[in-house]
Amino acid sequence: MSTYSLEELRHSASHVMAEAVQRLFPEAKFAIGPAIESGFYYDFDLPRPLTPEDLEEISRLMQESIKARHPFIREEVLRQEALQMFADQPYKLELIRDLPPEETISIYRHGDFMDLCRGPHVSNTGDLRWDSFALLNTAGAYWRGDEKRPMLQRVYGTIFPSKQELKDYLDRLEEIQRRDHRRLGRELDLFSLHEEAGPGLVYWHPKGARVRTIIEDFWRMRHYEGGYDILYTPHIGRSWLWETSGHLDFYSEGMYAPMQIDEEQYYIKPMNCPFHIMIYNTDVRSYRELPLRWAELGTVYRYERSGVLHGLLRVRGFTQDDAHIICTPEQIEDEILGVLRFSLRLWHDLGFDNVVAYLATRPEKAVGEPERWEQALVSLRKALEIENVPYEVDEGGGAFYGPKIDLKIKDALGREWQMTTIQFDFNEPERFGMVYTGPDGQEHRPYMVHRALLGSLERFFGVLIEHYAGAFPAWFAPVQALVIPIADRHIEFADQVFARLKAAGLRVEMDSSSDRMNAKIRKGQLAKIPYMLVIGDREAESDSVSVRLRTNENLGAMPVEAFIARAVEIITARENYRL
RNA sequence: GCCCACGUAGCUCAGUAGGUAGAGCACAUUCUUGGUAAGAAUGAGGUCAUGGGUUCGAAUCCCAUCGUGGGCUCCA
Repeated sequence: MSTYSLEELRHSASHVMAEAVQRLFPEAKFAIGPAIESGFYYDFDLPRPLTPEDLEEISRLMQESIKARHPFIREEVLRQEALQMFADQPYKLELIRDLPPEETISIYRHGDFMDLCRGPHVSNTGDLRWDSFALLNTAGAYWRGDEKRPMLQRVYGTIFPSKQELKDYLDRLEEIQRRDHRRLGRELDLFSLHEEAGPGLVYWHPKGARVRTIIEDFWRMRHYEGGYDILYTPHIGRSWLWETSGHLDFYSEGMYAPMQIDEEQYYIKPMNCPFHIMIYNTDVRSYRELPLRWAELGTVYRYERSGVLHGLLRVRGFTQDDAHIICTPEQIEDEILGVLRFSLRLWHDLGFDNVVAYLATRPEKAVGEPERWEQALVSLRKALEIENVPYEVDEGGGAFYGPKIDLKIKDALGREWQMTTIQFDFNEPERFGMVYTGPDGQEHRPYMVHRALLGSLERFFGVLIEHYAGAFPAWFAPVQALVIPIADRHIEFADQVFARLKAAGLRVEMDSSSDRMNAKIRKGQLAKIPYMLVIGDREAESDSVSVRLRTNENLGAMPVEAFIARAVEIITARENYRL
């Protein structure tokens, strides 16, 4: 079999799918049908919504087309001809009209189907394998992604060179479902959301909250070590604050309606920065006290459109691990490098070592002097290069108020999640009149950098759950050890063991129910508790526990003290993979 | 917000000619005291998302609302 790129395979499959749809709905209007990272799709304008049965029928027709081995035939046509050929296809006409005048217009035919297409394609439909594609789902999609334009029906599918590769892909989709944080959040009793109490608002259950407090404590410790101070600020602020910051002008659609207190309008905060600036401005500042690094686990509320809410990953109330670094121009390179290192180390400790960066530069419309932008950009770029972080440049992708680096981390399944952002702000220091006195005795405008490393604790927790599939490293597992007495007569010794583990600082639970040992182990396994400690006659006699790991590994009996020593060592080292 | 689908016990789900709801798991009680992933019996538990409508009668049909899920410029 000849070798085609996935792109060719997928794009060809999308044509074959369109052909099938045309046979099913002769009146269908066709929009676009590109190959994408995970497969392909095609957008159609159809007389009625597609059903799952339609997908089956489309699949069947596609198989027919593949078996018929229709050759793909390329033709180049003049613009006028193209306009005539697609006279009854309004979307195609729009595409043709938007093509630059010098562009060669090509069409591809196979069987009875013809499509405007740049190509390339496989040589005939038989180059696709009938058993290696799958239509996955349908969805609504706006023509050209514009919500003011018609909603089309999109069919997603995928195809691979071989059946096995398709199977691997579908297995991976299943694995993603198994790891879904919403599912694990329920199964492991970590968190919940309540429609009746407000969508997009997270309730942390005892076990989820336990993980959170451990990570927060760790975060605070690291921040103090890293030269940060930690702040607490209010949740609401008078409209003056948001007018001054500019949020009411630029961000009001993300903010909740004001509440009136006395005669004044107050807004719940969508960001922490104005509050930190208020603290900065409580005093005259000298260059001698800079840099200031002020961090806060600040809970903010932002309006997100109902259609985009998704478990912990997209919510309306969340806690940012926010910080603002206020420094002099001379300090920014060191500070940026420091933040980047700090962030990479934090990610490493949490078990994420795969990081890529996106550097966003000055957009057309921007505030702040160009020299400042330049200096900021240089510091960002330099830091990435010193730390050897692979990065892509998003030219003009910065916010109007400053350039930034976003870090995306890859999880255990290789998915990228945008978490960290390190962002200059040339807007708010200006608006709030932030100044410091330099060595020259003059007032200067400091640089201010916003940064959130984990991003939001809610979203981070969602990613964390999926990354570890709920099997958290022992150092932040909500329950580290489960004591399992075999029979009631072992409970007394088990109680002792429980108390000793607890005294050693371990988070331990005991299952003294009347379940059989096997059932207790099963429960421990399902709860993904790192250590299960079985206690029967032999252990009670020898002051030992029989250690079973959640990896199904059975370490056998060891003295209680030996287990404690082992566990404490692994936990205090914050090892992410060894149990 | 928009399109489509969905919303039945804590969870996963069954319940199509519309005739006053069912399973498994979980939970409770009792029996069982068992060596590395489910011992057994009994029991409790639902105004079938909410509000309207059609009907003698609605979980089942229609409408609205709320919520959930898959998506919504990887450009011929």
